[in-house]
Amino acid sequence: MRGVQLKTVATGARPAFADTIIRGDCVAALEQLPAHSIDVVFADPPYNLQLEGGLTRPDQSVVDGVDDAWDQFASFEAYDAFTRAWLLAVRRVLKPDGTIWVIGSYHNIFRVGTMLQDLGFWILNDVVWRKTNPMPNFRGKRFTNAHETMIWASRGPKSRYTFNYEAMKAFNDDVQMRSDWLIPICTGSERLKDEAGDKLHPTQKPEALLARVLLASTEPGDIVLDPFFGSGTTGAVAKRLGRHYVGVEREEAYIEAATARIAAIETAPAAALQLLKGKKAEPRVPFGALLERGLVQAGAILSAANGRHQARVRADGSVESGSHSGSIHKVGALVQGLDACNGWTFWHTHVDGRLALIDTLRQQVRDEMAVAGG
Amino acid sequence: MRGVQLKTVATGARPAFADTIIRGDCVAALEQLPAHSIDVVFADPPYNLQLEGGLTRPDQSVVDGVDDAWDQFASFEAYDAFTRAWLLAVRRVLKPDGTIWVIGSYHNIFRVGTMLQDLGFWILNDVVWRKTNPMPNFRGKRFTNAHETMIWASRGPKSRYTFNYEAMKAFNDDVQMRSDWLIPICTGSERLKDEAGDKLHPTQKPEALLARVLLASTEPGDIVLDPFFGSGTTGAVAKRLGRHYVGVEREEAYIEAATARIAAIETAPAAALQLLKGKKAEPRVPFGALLERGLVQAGAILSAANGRHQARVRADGSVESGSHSGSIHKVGALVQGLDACNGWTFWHTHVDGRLALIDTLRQQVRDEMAVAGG
DNA sequence: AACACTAGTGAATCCAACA
DNA sequence: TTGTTGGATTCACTAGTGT
Repeated sequence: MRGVQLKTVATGARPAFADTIIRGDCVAALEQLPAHSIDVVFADPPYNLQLEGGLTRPDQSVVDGVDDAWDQFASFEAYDAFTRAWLLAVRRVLKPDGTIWVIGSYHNIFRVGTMLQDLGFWILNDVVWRKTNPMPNFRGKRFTNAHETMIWASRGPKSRYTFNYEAMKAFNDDVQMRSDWLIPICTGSERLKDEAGDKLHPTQKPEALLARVLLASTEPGDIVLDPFFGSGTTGAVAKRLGRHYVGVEREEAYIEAATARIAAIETAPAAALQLLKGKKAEPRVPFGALLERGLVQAGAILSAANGRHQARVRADGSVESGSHSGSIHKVGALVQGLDACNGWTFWHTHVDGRLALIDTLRQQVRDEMAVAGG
Repeated sequence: MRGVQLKTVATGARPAFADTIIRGDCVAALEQLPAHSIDVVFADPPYNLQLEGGLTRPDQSVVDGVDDAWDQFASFEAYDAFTRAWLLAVRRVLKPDGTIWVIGSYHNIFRVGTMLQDLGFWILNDVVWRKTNPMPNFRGKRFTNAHETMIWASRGPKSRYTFNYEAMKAFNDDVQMRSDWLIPICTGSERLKDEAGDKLHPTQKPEALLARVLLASTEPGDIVLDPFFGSGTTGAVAKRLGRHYVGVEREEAYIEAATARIAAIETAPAAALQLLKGKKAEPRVPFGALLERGLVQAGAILSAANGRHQARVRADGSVESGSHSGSIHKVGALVQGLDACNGWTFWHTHVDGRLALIDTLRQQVRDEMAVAGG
């Protein structure tokens, strides 16, 4: 099901709203999109910072806090109502197997997380963005606020969501990617500036953060929605990685800047966008195929690595061991007294007097199939 | 079995309930305490894990999940009611300038944080406990759940709470203590065992975690309340650091074990507290971090020193060379026909027309990361 | 004594394709 | 929709045993 949609998108038949920025209020704008049309949502909503009075550094210079009108809410109730409204709007356009990311700080993320759960989303992970270079706590009254939190959730408990496990593992030097990511904040040339040379947007996110998000949870050709598009980091990274984006943004100045920013981005070559896939993505080879190709003979004896278990291959591709019979997996489980067993990585054949794992024979078949397939 | 007797700490009069464990339900037990009598609360409430079915490791061994009755709630509403009740009970006994710590995971921490805000608490920080040795994700479906979250809050926005800024800074090699703490889980001899040699309590917290909490937010002689006392880590660390504790616990077995545990603790001389400093290991830098920082581009060609092998970098941090693909290490091994290869000291990039070992790029990143503590 | 090897385990919301 | 089955999937650390 998913693969069909993916191919459609990849061949150019993508919806008209792909790679556009919709100007307007988040909820109203999302009503223009068809239901179940979005693969992944990345949302960076207002944090509802409650700053009272100005903050100064030890040298009395003024800290440029986030005090924009869009970040002001009268109460927690007002913020909850706002959160509920945009999450419901997003939920409508999200595909059943889609996922959503929301980033926030302790000011708002707990309310967002609660609302996500209340609306039926199923939290998959909370991911901590650890900043290499956070703003210090100038007054020495708290711990340096050195991280932000992202919640990653599927639309519901049974969703079959996309997670590029092998790619993340390779990215992380062959150990599983953890839920804490160390990434610098957005500074220097990456940070968009206005005419006066000041930062254009108060909370521009680093492209590295979005890149990891999209590499983990999308495939090339997927459509990513950002309902608080701002300076367009989501769109820029989506384009660079060969994904499509849809942005919603209220302020014209941000839309203009984001449009110019994204126009300057080049999509990486297709070869570089190939995602590392695990064994699950490889074609299934039944054990019987090994018999058909003569790699295993009917009547041959399979052995466990420790020599404790043996089984005889039957002509139909099943095996038997004592009173047990069935697939290589079933018999492997039975002789060990386990609930399950991967027969491919349990049984060995005798080749030239030595034991060889039958999984290596399967790989031979797969290699032959790859050649035949082109 | 109402409590334990401890030596009087030389800070003057202390209430009768100091250094005792109250048996019973959290809310009912707290009614026995006078209002505004507690300096700091540390709470490790049930996480409301919603586990369905069993989970096995790749070797088919069974994962011992938390399925205790105290962690079962009928719904989010039931969990919220529970949370509200114990937070209100705790709020009554907390001093006006006191603070509260609550630890949790993504299953419950968002609901706890929302309730804290709704009841008038003022969040000071959310602190991430990064585990050095978390349980892996056995099925490869999510990111390794490698952290838990603590919320630190004062009783209200105007509280004049205790934060030992200088002590934390000294603890952290003279840079401000950040909101992400790297601490191992509780294992080995620190982990309490039952008669059968199995873990006594399913969720015993490490003493190092509590030590940092108490050193940051209490003064010697303060009274620390733990409404879910369990195996008594809070009491043990409080005693060792010269603080007083009050515990509430329902299960007699835990009370007995905690009592014995605390009795064996000796309060440390102040000078010894410096020993809590931990050494920082050299941070591990995955290959993907070089892409994130733009030191290597997707599509770039890596070469072996002898020029015999080349590989193309993909956006997800994997590389491909002919029919081989995977991490820099795996592909390095495959192209050489070896079992293993250190990709860092094998592959080179082209920088200004010359070959540069990618290991030197790693060192650049490491230098940037040093401040963030790995 | 030092090292090698095996076995065990930790707050976990952990499968997918097919009949 | 439900049940069956093929077969994919782990990191850091401790403790114990054997050489």
